Amino acid sequence: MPGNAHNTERPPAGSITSQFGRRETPDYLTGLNEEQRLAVETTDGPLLVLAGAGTGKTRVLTTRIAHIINTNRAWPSQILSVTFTNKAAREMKERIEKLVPRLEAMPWMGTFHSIGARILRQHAGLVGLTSTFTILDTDDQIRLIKQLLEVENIDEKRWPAKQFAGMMDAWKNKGLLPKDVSPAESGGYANGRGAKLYADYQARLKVLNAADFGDLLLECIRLFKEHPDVLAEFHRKFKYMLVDEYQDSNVAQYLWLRLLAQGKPASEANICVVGDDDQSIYGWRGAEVDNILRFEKDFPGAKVIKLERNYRSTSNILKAASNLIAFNESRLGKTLQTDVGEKGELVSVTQVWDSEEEARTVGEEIEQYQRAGDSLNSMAILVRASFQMREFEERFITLGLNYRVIGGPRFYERKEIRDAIAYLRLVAQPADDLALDRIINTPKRGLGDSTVQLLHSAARAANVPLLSAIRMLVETEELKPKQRTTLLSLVSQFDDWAFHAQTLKPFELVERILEESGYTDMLSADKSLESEGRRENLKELSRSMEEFDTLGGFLEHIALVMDRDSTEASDAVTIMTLHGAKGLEFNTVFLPGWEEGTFPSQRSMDESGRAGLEEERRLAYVGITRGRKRVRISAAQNRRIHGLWQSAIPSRFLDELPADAVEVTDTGSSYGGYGYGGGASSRFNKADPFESVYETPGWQRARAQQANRKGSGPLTIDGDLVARSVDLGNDKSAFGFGERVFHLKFGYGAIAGIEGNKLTIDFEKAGRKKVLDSFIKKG
DNA sequence: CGATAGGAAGTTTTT
DNA sequence: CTTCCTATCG
Repeated sequence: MPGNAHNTERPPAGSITSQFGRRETPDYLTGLNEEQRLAVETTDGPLLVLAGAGTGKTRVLTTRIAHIINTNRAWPSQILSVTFTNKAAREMKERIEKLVPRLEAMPWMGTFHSIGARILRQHAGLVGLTSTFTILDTDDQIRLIKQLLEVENIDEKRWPAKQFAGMMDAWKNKGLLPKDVSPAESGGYANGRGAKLYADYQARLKVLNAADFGDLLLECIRLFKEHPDVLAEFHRKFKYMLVDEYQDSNVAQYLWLRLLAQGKPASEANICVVGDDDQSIYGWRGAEVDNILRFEKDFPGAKVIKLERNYRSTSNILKAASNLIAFNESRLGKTLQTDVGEKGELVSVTQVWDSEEEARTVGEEIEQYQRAGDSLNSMAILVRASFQMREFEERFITLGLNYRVIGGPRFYERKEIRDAIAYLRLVAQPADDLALDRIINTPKRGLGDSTVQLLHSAARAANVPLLSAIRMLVETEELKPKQRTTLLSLVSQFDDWAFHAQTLKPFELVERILEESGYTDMLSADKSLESEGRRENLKELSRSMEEFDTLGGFLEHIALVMDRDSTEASDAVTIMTLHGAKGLEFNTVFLPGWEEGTFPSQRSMDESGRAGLEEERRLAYVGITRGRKRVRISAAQNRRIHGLWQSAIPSRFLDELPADAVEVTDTGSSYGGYGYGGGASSRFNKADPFESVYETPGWQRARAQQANRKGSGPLTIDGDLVARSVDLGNDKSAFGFGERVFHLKFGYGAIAGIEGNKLTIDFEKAGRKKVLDSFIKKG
């Protein structure tokens, strides 16, 4: 857990936590403001809490649970509390332990998926699984789909498995079983065979005794619908239900919740949902903000409480965030008010030349703040997409600056870890063909494609799992002697491990397996640089397994709790995505990469248009509101995408920040029509001869110019502003439009645009680039 | 059957 | 610029 999770909500100024206060008011209630307290004490009946960023949402939820327990309204085990991330669930548990003096048991707390898995394992038999079913990750899913495509003779090139996985995911998020998928929806894939493939896939999962992520909810819904007695059991069990981050729930989750809440008339259901429509950032994953809007309809008489008092950020930060989010049309409308007395620093916006300079600047500022006494833990860099992280990492390594990456390449997704886990999965659940596929020839055992094909067809013919098929085949003469011997010993190894799994602790088992399977030897024999790290990772795996007593428990953990709780106590800057940052806060927040295409992300806008853009804007809002004292935004003028240099247009979100809460700086290495005023100037450039022109912030002018340049070859001039700055540049340049030139790195090209000493050139090989004229020779 | 080289393709966010 | 996959050779 990041070290900054302190003091998320502070009591409102002026509140008294006095021991002389009214006796009957428990301590845990006195620190709350009026609305928070109302939200805690309105325990019965449906309740919708609209909580803005930093308004004490988590605090309300945890206090509410504590209140329900402390006032004996329900036993802990009769409370169901659903969160969106494992991190949030963990944090809640910790807080509740503090709030409830003698806690007999924990409420049911976890993500939709982990609770779904828990319910499914209890009643696995009713949905065609056994209680030890495997939870498949995306990687397994893709493998499985590829196998199905092969059987169906569908060209994977033409119809990528990944694409189908995405479609199925969307169906499952909508709560659709194969029979519910309309031809219109499935027709787009493999000439209308989508729905059939989906059905095949589901059938195959049952054979493998496996469920994918979507199934954890979907199969749960099916269970509830087909077995009312089971559902009734849960109705009796759960007296109170709470849902965090409700704006991120999708249709399947909504259906799941509604089924569980149906134990009582809707107007009496003790269900409390907390959410913020402005922080809905998972639309791409099927989240429906409408769920929030629909709540009052579904639960008539629901009370609605708005939390609008922000205890986190200074008023300048809040003003910037509010101004930005106001550009969104579809929102419920809340106004955050600061409870932090001071205006604080202005939100800074900096233009830099490229992402390298961006990383350098951020690095310098971090060191500067650190010298001034700030801890690294109090600072974070929040990026739109993970590819942006690398530049910062590299820079921080050279600086020797401590950093931690959250949500980067996941530990459990590393090859060697997945291999080890595949062995464990197979021991726990012998029908797990995907796991066997993975490790049957890892380490190399001389079992190649042809052998594996043979095994597969035998398994399919007999409709049994691979491992069973192998057991059958080794009794016959169908295999070559060598393979037969190998398989025979492999099977007996697995029998042996399965036997020992009953007595050994999971971490002892994995060490034994790695040793006996030859995996360790394989890594030792590998002299490459990575093998050392791989061995380290495997050691860490076994270390992390020490706390688990059962193999099943461990496998459940890695399938559902993908985040590794890095208990690094050290002081380090956090680098993470904006999505990962939701729910967190930092004194200082850096928001790099505010360029069109990067943020807002081009893909988002292409795929979802307006709605996509609004979601991006909410993401920006989430980013800004993470900052308590200081928010520093930057935009690079050039960015390398797929290895190609592209000039970037500053993000439209910059235009949406209020001028009086923002300070614009320039690192001095930006060139072009507006940069000659020099150095770190503030928003408006005094030395400028065209004062009126420069009443506009730099990025707006840059945007105008670049939008212009996009058109046809040389600059087309259609505005005063652009014309002037172009002319200025043109006068000075030693080059002319269309002139053939040579660049050391990019080769030959023709001049397509000139601004001062910065040239836009269409290179024959490298495409359009912006370069400095000092690097250019006349061709 | 396995290793290696070369080419192609794809890079948002995550339970 | 990466990673993944395929095709080819030993």
